[in-house]
Amino acid sequence: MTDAAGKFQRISSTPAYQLVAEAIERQILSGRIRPGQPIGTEAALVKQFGVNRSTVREGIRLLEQDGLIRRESNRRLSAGSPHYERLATRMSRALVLDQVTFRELYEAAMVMHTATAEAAAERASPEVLAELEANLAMTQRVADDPAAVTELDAEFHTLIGKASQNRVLQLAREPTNLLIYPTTELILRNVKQGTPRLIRAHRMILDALRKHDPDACRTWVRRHLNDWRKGFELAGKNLDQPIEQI
Amino acid sequence: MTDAAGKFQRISSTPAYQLVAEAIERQILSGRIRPGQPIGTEAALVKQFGVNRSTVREGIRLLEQDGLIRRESNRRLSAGSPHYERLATRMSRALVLDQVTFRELYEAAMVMHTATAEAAAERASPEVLAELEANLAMTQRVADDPAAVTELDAEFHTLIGKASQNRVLQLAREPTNLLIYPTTELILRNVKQGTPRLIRAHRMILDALRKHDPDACRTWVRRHLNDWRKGFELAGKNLDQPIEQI
DNA sequence: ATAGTACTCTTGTCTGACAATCCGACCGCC
DNA sequence: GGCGGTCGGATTGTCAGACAAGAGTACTAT
Repeated sequence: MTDAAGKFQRISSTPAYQLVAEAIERQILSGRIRPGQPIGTEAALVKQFGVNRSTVREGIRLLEQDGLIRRESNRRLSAGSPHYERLATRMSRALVLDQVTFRELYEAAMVMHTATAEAAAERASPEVLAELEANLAMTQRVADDPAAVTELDAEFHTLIGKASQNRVLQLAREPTNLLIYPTTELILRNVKQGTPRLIRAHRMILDALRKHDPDACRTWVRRHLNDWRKGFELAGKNLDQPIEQI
Repeated sequence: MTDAAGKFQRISSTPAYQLVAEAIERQILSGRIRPGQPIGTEAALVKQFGVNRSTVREGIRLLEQDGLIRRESNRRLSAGSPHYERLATRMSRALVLDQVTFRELYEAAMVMHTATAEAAAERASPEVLAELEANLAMTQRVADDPAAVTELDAEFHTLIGKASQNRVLQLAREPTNLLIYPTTELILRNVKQGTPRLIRAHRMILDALRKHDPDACRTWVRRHLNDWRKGFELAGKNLDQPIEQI
């Protein structure tokens, strides 16, 4: 690096298909094209950009994967706002590939879930509370089916995220939700007390939300997650091993 | 929906380029192709999948955007594990499109940054501490250049994430980092005390990390973020307005 | 008014081609 | 032997053009 000639910028010519993608992306992000609004047909884009259709198509594929562009039922292209679920699956995929351990997941979940629950205690709307109540009732009804309980558990926590009315927290939390999900079923199958304790925790959390009591909410979410961790250990797993493929 | 015949699954033939992408994706996610390992040439993929090169290329574009496939300098394709930065930009983009407010961002940042800092206080390695020290020294040196200070501020917080040794928290936090970034410069330009207060906060946080004192760490991160919010209001902005395009 | 039909538009896929560039091999020179 | 220069093959980026399947649309016959 002492070389006086070592100060050139890395040379890189961007391929045309990327330029096409970036151009469309700018239009959408800047709001000139609103979500749901149709993008022109491929032929139209060919004319506008002055490149071949193959090139346009490759550019479109890039955006399609981001969810910035959607195909309507008619297969016509339209702008679409990328929503959390899509991103969450990719985030959790990245975490799995990175061989994140359960301990990291547990620590992060503890932080974000308690914070979300506290926020929810302050702001939960009657509608969300009703949804949570329905979820809990359903959970009690299918208590002897671990798979069903697991799914409802995940929904319960997503509903708390909704109740918090903080979308940043929701998005940050969603991948942990997805990663916790598969282990919950394992635990419920192997740990006898699992389901009743889960239902009791949900009950207490919901009560605390109703009373707008952040402290109680926090306490029970902590217990709920501690149960999850203990159940995980009881099932014979090691906290420091990487989480597996979902 | 009372129609007895309404129980069929939605028919949907997946385009070939998606099938190609999924096939390659499975290979990578299952670990049969390790990150860094080269994918075959386009011609080879054409032979393997029995489709046209255009189709293969469209499939490749899908994965390229995910970071599952990278182009080496030679332009040859190789598997690559998607890393956080790429995801973080997309997450923050989604939040912007969703017109998330500053209040949501602030609340979420407060939760995640304090938690990360606490974890970092417990686990910060000498190497990261040295990096933080270097960052701080550089910040003092360029104190009269808001743009440079802003960039170093973002790096400082990313380094704390690294020090926490919790990759789940890191990923969850990164988008808020990206969104805070552009407003920081605005604040530093408009609020005279901004830079000295920022440097002082970084100094105190770093000291607390060195002493492995989570409480002090938490306190100073809180103050730092409070400064950010106040500066934001002093700059004449409203906390309940949606964050803007980055 | 409704069912059926023909026409057009659009996408998904294919064929074939060419320029630019990168890589490796080869060659001549010191 | 080491070095720089040249050549050919391999690979990607881009293009032109084509066709089938499917969706939408307008028109017609009943």
